[in-house]
Amino acid sequence: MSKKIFLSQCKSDAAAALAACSPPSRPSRTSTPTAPISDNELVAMTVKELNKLLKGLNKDEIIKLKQRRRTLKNRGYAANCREKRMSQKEILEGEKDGLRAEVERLQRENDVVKLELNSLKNKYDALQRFAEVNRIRVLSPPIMYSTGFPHIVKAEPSLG
Amino acid sequence: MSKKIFLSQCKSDAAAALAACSPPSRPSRTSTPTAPISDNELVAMTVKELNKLLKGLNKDEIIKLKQRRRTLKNRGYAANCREKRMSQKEILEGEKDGLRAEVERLQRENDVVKLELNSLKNKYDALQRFAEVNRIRVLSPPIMYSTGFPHIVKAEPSLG
DNA sequence: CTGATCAGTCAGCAG
DNA sequence: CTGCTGACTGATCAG
Repeated sequence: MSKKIFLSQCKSDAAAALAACSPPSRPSRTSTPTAPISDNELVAMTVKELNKLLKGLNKDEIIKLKQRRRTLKNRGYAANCREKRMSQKEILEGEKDGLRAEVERLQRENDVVKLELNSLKNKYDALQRFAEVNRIRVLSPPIMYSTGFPHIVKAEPSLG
Repeated sequence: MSKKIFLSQCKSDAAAALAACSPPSRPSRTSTPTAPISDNELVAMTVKELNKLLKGLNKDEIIKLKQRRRTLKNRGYAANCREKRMSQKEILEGEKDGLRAEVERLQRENDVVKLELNSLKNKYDALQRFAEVNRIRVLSPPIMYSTGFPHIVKAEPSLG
Protein backbone atom coordinates (compact mmCIF):
# COMPACT_ATOMS: atom_id res chain seq x y z
CA MET A 1 0.00 0.00 0.00
CA SER A 2 1.27 3.45 -0.89
CA LYS A 3 -0.10 6.81 0.18
CA LYS A 4 -0.83 8.06 -3.36
CA ILE A 5 0.38 11.45 -4.46
CA PHE A 6 -2.70 13.39 -5.41
CA LEU A 7 -4.51 14.74 -2.38
CA SER A 8 -7.25 16.79 -3.94
CA GLN A 9 -5.03 19.41 -5.45
CA CYS A 10 -8.35 21.00 -6.31
CA LYS A 11 -7.09 24.44 -5.37
CA SER A 12 -7.28 25.80 -8.94
CA ASP A 13 -8.25 29.31 -7.87
CA ALA A 14 -7.91 30.50 -11.43
CA ALA A 15 -10.56 28.06 -12.66
CA ALA A 16 -13.12 29.57 -14.96
CA ALA A 17 -16.40 30.27 -13.23
CA LEU A 18 -18.50 28.15 -15.52
CA ALA A 19 -15.87 25.52 -16.18
CA ALA A 20 -16.62 22.05 -14.99
CA CYS A 21 -15.15 21.77 -11.50
CA SER A 22 -11.55 20.95 -12.44
CA PRO A 23 -11.37 17.45 -11.02
CA PRO A 24 -7.84 16.65 -9.80
CA SER A 25 -5.68 14.90 -12.40
CA ARG A 26 -8.52 14.85 -14.90
CA PRO A 27 -8.98 16.58 -18.33
CA SER A 28 -10.75 19.63 -16.85
CA ARG A 29 -12.73 20.87 -19.83
CA THR A 30 -12.90 24.65 -19.51
CA SER A 31 -15.39 26.76 -21.46
CA THR A 32 -16.15 30.46 -20.89
CA PRO A 33 -13.91 32.57 -18.65
CA THR A 34 -16.78 34.89 -17.77
CA ALA A 35 -16.11 35.31 -14.04
CA PRO A 36 -13.11 33.61 -12.41
CA ILE A 37 -14.75 32.23 -9.30
CA SER A 38 -12.71 29.56 -7.57
CA ASP A 39 -14.17 26.22 -6.55
CA ASN A 40 -13.66 27.07 -2.90
CA GLU A 41 -15.45 30.39 -3.22
CA LEU A 42 -18.32 28.91 -5.20
CA VAL A 43 -18.87 26.03 -2.83
CA ALA A 44 -18.68 28.26 0.25
CA MET A 45 -21.14 30.76 -1.18
CA THR A 46 -24.61 31.12 0.32
CA VAL A 47 -27.65 30.80 -1.90
CA LYS A 48 -28.28 34.57 -1.66
CA GLU A 49 -24.74 35.36 -2.73
CA LEU A 50 -25.04 32.90 -5.58
CA ASN A 51 -28.27 34.46 -6.79
CA LYS A 52 -26.65 37.90 -6.69
CA LEU A 53 -23.80 36.55 -8.79
CA LEU A 54 -26.27 34.94 -11.19
CA LYS A 55 -28.11 38.24 -11.87
CA GLY A 56 -26.65 39.25 -15.20
CA LEU A 57 -26.09 35.82 -16.81
CA ASN A 58 -27.57 33.71 -19.59
CA LYS A 59 -29.91 30.88 -18.64
CA ASP A 60 -27.30 28.48 -19.96
CA GLU A 61 -24.55 30.04 -17.86
CA ILE A 62 -26.78 29.98 -14.80
CA ILE A 63 -27.52 26.30 -15.27
CA LYS A 64 -23.87 25.47 -15.78
CA LEU A 65 -22.73 27.46 -12.75
CA LYS A 66 -25.40 25.91 -10.57
CA GLN A 67 -24.40 22.48 -11.80
CA ARG A 68 -20.75 23.19 -11.04
CA ARG A 69 -21.75 24.24 -7.54
CA ARG A 70 -23.80 21.08 -7.09
CA THR A 71 -20.89 18.96 -8.30
CA LEU A 72 -18.49 20.67 -5.93
CA LYS A 73 -20.95 20.13 -3.10
CA ASN A 74 -21.23 16.48 -4.04
CA ARG A 75 -17.46 16.19 -3.96
CA GLY A 76 -17.54 17.38 -0.38
CA TYR A 77 -20.40 15.06 0.51
CA ALA A 78 -18.47 12.13 -0.91
CA ALA A 79 -15.36 13.03 1.07
CA ASN A 80 -17.49 13.38 4.17
CA CYS A 81 -19.06 10.01 3.50
CA ARG A 82 -15.67 8.34 3.19
CA GLU A 83 -14.41 10.00 6.33
CA LYS A 84 -17.49 8.89 8.21
CA ARG A 85 -16.98 5.34 6.98
CA MET A 86 -13.38 5.34 8.16
CA SER A 87 -14.16 6.86 11.55
CA GLN A 88 -16.95 4.38 12.12
CA LYS A 89 -14.54 1.58 11.34
CA GLU A 90 -12.08 3.02 13.84
CA ILE A 91 -14.80 3.37 16.44
CA LEU A 92 -15.74 -0.25 15.90
CA GLU A 93 -12.14 -1.33 16.32
CA GLY A 94 -11.82 0.83 19.42
CA GLU A 95 -14.87 -0.78 20.95
CA LYS A 96 -13.43 -4.17 20.08
CA ASP A 97 -10.16 -3.29 21.83
CA GLY A 98 -12.08 -2.05 24.85
CA LEU A 99 -14.05 -5.28 25.06
CA ARG A 100 -10.89 -7.31 24.61
CA ALA A 101 -9.31 -5.44 27.53
CA GLU A 102 -12.46 -5.99 29.59
CA VAL A 103 -12.29 -9.71 28.85
CA GLU A 104 -8.70 -9.86 30.01
CA ARG A 105 -9.47 -7.88 33.14
CA LEU A 106 -12.37 -10.16 34.02
CA GLN A 107 -10.26 -13.23 33.31
CA ARG A 108 -7.54 -12.02 35.67
CA GLU A 109 -10.08 -11.11 38.33
CA ASN A 110 -11.66 -14.50 37.87
CA ASP A 111 -8.32 -16.24 38.33
CA VAL A 112 -7.65 -14.26 41.50
CA VAL A 113 -11.04 -15.04 43.00
CA LYS A 114 -10.73 -18.70 42.09
CA LEU A 115 -7.33 -18.89 43.76
CA GLU A 116 -8.77 -17.20 46.84
CA LEU A 117 -11.64 -19.65 46.84
CA ASN A 118 -9.30 -22.62 46.54
CA SER A 119 -7.06 -21.31 49.27
CA LEU A 120 -9.98 -20.75 51.58
CA LYS A 121 -11.32 -24.22 50.75
CA ASN A 122 -8.03 -25.71 51.92
CA LYS A 123 -8.06 -23.64 55.07
CA TYR A 124 -11.65 -24.59 55.69
CA ASP A 125 -10.98 -28.29 55.21
CA ALA A 126 -7.98 -28.15 57.52
CA LEU A 127 -9.94 -26.28 60.14
CA GLN A 128 -12.81 -28.69 59.77
CA ARG A 129 -10.51 -31.67 60.29
CA PHE A 130 -9.06 -29.98 63.33
CA ALA A 131 -12.49 -29.10 64.68
CA GLU A 132 -13.74 -32.59 63.93
CA VAL A 133 -10.99 -34.21 65.91
CA ASN A 134 -11.43 -31.83 68.80
CA ARG A 135 -15.18 -32.06 68.76
CA ILE A 136 -14.85 -35.76 69.32
CA ARG A 137 -12.57 -35.09 72.25
CA VAL A 138 -14.84 -32.42 73.58
CA LEU A 139 -18.16 -34.10 73.06
CA SER A 140 -16.96 -37.40 74.42
CA PRO A 141 -16.23 -37.82 78.10
CA PRO A 142 -12.52 -37.13 78.44
CA ILE A 143 -10.15 -39.88 79.21
CA MET A 144 -9.21 -39.49 82.81
CA TYR A 145 -5.68 -40.15 83.86
CA SER A 146 -4.34 -40.62 87.25
CA THR A 147 -3.72 -36.89 87.45
CA GLY A 148 -7.45 -36.29 87.36
CA PHE A 149 -7.15 -34.09 84.22
CA PRO A 150 -8.60 -34.99 80.80
CA HIS A 151 -6.34 -35.91 77.89
CA ILE A 152 -5.38 -32.89 75.78
CA VAL A 153 -5.15 -33.29 72.02
CA LYS A 154 -2.14 -31.49 70.56
CA ALA A 155 -2.83 -32.04 66.84
CA GLU A 156 -3.52 -28.64 65.31
CA PRO A 157 -3.71 -27.68 61.61
CA SER A 158 -1.45 -24.95 60.28
CA LEU A 159 -3.76 -21.99 60.15
CA GLY A 160 -1.98 -19.57 57.83
CA MET B 1 -33.02 4.73 4.23
CA SER B 2 -34.46 3.08 1.12
CA LYS B 3 -33.06 0.16 -0.82
CA LYS B 4 -32.75 2.09 -4.09
CA ILE B 5 -34.13 0.65 -7.28
CA PHE B 6 -31.23 0.47 -9.68
CA LEU B 7 -29.24 -2.75 -9.23
CA SER B 8 -26.78 -2.81 -12.10
CA GLN B 9 -29.14 -3.35 -14.98
CA CYS B 10 -25.94 -3.73 -16.99
CA LYS B 11 -27.10 -6.82 -18.85
CA SER B 12 -27.11 -5.17 -22.28
CA ASP B 13 -25.99 -8.28 -24.21
CA ALA B 14 -26.60 -6.54 -27.52
CA ALA B 15 -24.06 -3.81 -26.78
CA ALA B 16 -21.71 -3.03 -29.63
CA ALA B 17 -18.28 -4.59 -29.26
CA LEU B 18 -16.36 -1.35 -29.31
CA ALA B 19 -19.00 0.74 -27.63
CA ALA B 20 -18.07 2.21 -24.31
CA CYS B 21 -19.25 -0.25 -21.70
CA SER B 22 -22.91 0.78 -21.57
CA PRO B 23 -22.92 2.13 -18.06
CA PRO B 24 -26.34 1.66 -16.45
CA SER B 25 -28.60 4.71 -16.73
CA ARG B 26 -25.97 6.68 -18.63
CA PRO B 27 -25.86 8.04 -22.25
CA SER B 28 -24.00 5.01 -23.68
CA ARG B 29 -22.37 6.53 -26.72
CA THR B 30 -22.15 3.74 -29.29
CA SER B 31 -19.77 3.87 -32.26
CA THR B 32 -18.97 1.02 -34.67
CA PRO B 33 -21.11 -2.17 -34.59
CA THR B 34 -18.20 -4.28 -35.83
CA ALA B 35 -18.63 -7.34 -33.64
CA PRO B 36 -21.51 -7.54 -31.13
CA ILE B 37 -19.64 -8.86 -28.10
CA SER B 38 -21.51 -8.47 -24.84
CA ASP B 39 -19.95 -7.01 -21.75
CA ASN B 40 -20.21 -10.33 -19.97
CA GLU B 41 -18.49 -12.18 -22.79
CA LEU B 42 -15.75 -9.60 -23.10
CA VAL B 43 -14.99 -9.49 -19.42
CA ALA B 44 -15.01 -13.27 -19.06
CA MET B 45 -12.67 -13.75 -22.04
CA THR B 46 -9.11 -14.97 -21.52
CA VAL B 47 -6.23 -12.95 -22.93
CA LYS B 48 -5.65 -15.57 -25.62
CA GLU B 49 -9.27 -15.45 -26.73
CA LEU B 50 -9.11 -11.67 -26.72
CA ASN B 51 -5.99 -11.65 -28.89
CA LYS B 52 -7.64 -14.05 -31.31
CA LEU B 53 -10.60 -11.69 -31.53
CA LEU B 54 -8.27 -8.72 -32.01
CA LYS B 55 -6.53 -10.28 -35.06
CA GLY B 56 -8.21 -8.43 -37.87
CA LEU B 57 -8.82 -5.02 -36.33
CA ASN B 58 -7.48 -1.48 -36.60
CA LYS B 59 -5.02 -0.31 -33.98
CA ASP B 60 -7.66 2.18 -32.85
CA GLU B 61 -10.31 -0.51 -32.55
CA ILE B 62 -7.89 -2.71 -30.64
CA ILE B 63 -7.14 0.05 -28.17
CA LYS B 64 -10.80 0.83 -27.68
CA LEU B 65 -11.80 -2.78 -27.17
CA LYS B 66 -8.99 -3.33 -24.71
CA GLN B 67 -10.00 -0.19 -22.85
CA ARG B 68 -13.59 -1.39 -22.71
CA ARG B 69 -12.41 -4.68 -21.27
CA ARG B 70 -10.28 -2.86 -18.70
CA THR B 71 -13.23 -0.68 -17.72
CA LEU B 72 -15.49 -3.67 -17.35
CA LYS B 73 -12.87 -5.39 -15.23
CA ASN B 74 -12.60 -2.27 -13.09
CA ARG B 75 -16.35 -2.29 -12.60
CA GLY B 76 -16.04 -5.77 -11.18
CA TYR B 77 -13.08 -4.83 -9.03
CA ALA B 78 -15.01 -1.92 -7.57
CA ALA B 79 -17.97 -4.13 -6.74
CA ASN B 80 -15.62 -6.65 -5.17
CA CYS B 81 -13.93 -3.91 -3.16
CA ARG B 82 -17.29 -2.72 -1.79
CA GLU B 83 -18.37 -6.22 -0.93
CA LYS B 84 -15.09 -6.82 0.87
CA ARG B 85 -15.54 -3.60 2.81
CA MET B 86 -19.02 -4.61 3.91
CA SER B 87 -18.03 -8.13 4.87
CA GLN B 88 -15.09 -6.85 6.88
CA LYS B 89 -17.42 -4.51 8.70
CA GLU B 90 -19.74 -7.42 9.45
CA ILE B 91 -16.82 -9.52 10.64
CA LEU B 92 -15.77 -6.70 12.94
CA GLU B 93 -19.27 -6.44 14.34
CA GLY B 94 -19.41 -10.20 14.78
CA GLU B 95 -16.17 -10.18 16.71
CA LYS B 96 -17.54 -7.36 18.83
CA ASP B 97 -20.67 -9.38 19.60
CA GLY B 98 -18.53 -12.39 20.47
CA LEU B 99 -16.43 -10.36 22.85
CA ARG B 100 -19.52 -8.82 24.39
CA ALA B 101 -20.91 -12.30 25.03
CA GLU B 102 -17.57 -13.37 26.49
CA VAL B 103 -17.65 -10.39 28.83
CA GLU B 104 -21.13 -11.28 30.02
CA ARG B 105 -20.15 -14.92 30.49
CA LEU B 106 -17.10 -13.97 32.54
CA GLN B 107 -19.13 -11.51 34.57
CA ARG B 108 -21.67 -14.18 35.46
CA GLU B 109 -18.93 -16.67 36.27
CA ASN B 110 -17.28 -14.02 38.39
CA ASP B 111 -20.48 -13.36 40.29
CA VAL B 112 -20.95 -17.05 40.94
CA VAL B 113 -17.42 -17.54 42.21
CA LYS B 114 -17.64 -14.44 44.38
CA LEU B 115 -20.86 -15.70 45.93
CA GLU B 116 -19.23 -19.06 46.56
CA LEU B 117 -16.26 -17.32 48.13
CA ASN B 118 -18.49 -15.23 50.37
CA SER B 119 -20.54 -18.21 51.41
CA LEU B 120 -17.45 -20.19 52.23
CA LYS B 121 -16.04 -17.24 54.16
CA ASN B 122 -19.14 -17.22 56.34
CA LYS B 123 -18.92 -20.95 56.84
CA TYR B 124 -15.25 -20.64 57.65
CA ASP B 125 -15.80 -17.84 60.16
CA ALA B 126 -18.58 -19.76 61.86
CA LEU B 127 -16.47 -22.86 62.03
CA GLN B 128 -13.54 -20.88 63.30
CA ARG B 129 -15.63 -19.34 66.06
CA PHE B 130 -16.86 -22.78 66.96
CA ALA B 131 -13.38 -24.26 66.92
CA GLU B 132 -12.02 -21.30 68.86
CA VAL B 133 -14.50 -21.72 71.64
CA ASN B 134 -13.91 -25.44 71.83
CA ARG B 135 -10.17 -25.14 71.62
CA ILE B 136 -10.26 -22.94 74.65
CA ARG B 137 -12.26 -25.53 76.42
CA VAL B 138 -9.94 -28.25 75.28
CA LEU B 139 -6.61 -26.55 75.83
CA SER B 140 -7.57 -25.10 79.18
CA PRO B 141 -8.07 -27.26 82.22
CA PRO B 142 -11.79 -27.99 82.25
CA ILE B 143 -13.99 -26.51 84.86
CA MET B 144 -14.72 -29.28 87.28
CA TYR B 145 -18.12 -29.54 88.70
CA SER B 146 -19.20 -31.63 91.54
CA THR B 147 -19.86 -34.47 89.13
CA GLY B 148 -16.16 -34.73 88.36
CA PHE B 149 -16.75 -34.23 84.60
CA PRO B 150 -15.53 -31.23 82.62
CA HIS B 151 -18.00 -28.64 81.34
CA ILE B 152 -19.18 -29.36 77.77
CA VAL B 153 -19.88 -26.46 75.45
CA LYS B 154 -23.07 -26.94 73.46
CA ALA B 155 -22.78 -23.92 71.11
CA GLU B 156 -22.25 -25.23 67.60
CA PRO B 157 -22.43 -23.32 64.31
CA SER B 158 -24.87 -24.40 61.64
CA LEU B 159 -22.64 -26.25 59.22
CA GLY B 160 -24.70 -26.26 56.03
C1' DC C 1 -32.82 22.22 -2.16
C1' DT C 2 -29.35 19.74 0.90
C1' DG C 3 -26.92 15.92 2.30
C1' DA C 4 -25.91 11.07 1.97
C1' DT C 5 -25.01 6.93 -0.39
C1' DC C 6 -24.54 3.71 -4.38
C1' DA C 7 -22.47 2.08 -8.54
C1' DG C 8 -19.39 3.24 -12.14
C1' DT C 9 -15.14 5.52 -13.71
C1' DC C 10 -10.34 6.72 -13.65
C1' DA C 11 -5.61 7.38 -11.55
C1' DG C 12 -2.08 5.23 -9.56
C1' DC C 13 0.12 1.71 -6.81
C1' DA C 14 1.51 -3.18 -5.95
C1' DG C 15 2.47 -7.74 -7.40
C1' DC D 1 -1.19 -7.03 -17.21
C1' DT D 2 -4.31 -7.90 -13.03
C1' DG D 3 -6.42 -6.48 -8.94
C1' DC D 4 -7.34 -3.10 -5.51
C1' DT D 5 -8.50 1.25 -3.55
C1' DG D 6 -9.11 6.54 -3.03
C1' DA D 7 -11.38 10.16 -5.12
C1' DC D 8 -14.77 12.02 -8.23
C1' DT D 9 -19.22 11.86 -10.56
C1' DG D 10 -24.14 11.37 -11.66
C1' DA D 11 -28.33 9.16 -10.12
C1' DT D 12 -31.38 8.80 -6.66
C1' DC D 13 -33.30 8.76 -2.13
C1' DA D 14 -34.89 11.03 2.36
C1' DG D 15 -35.92 15.07 4.90
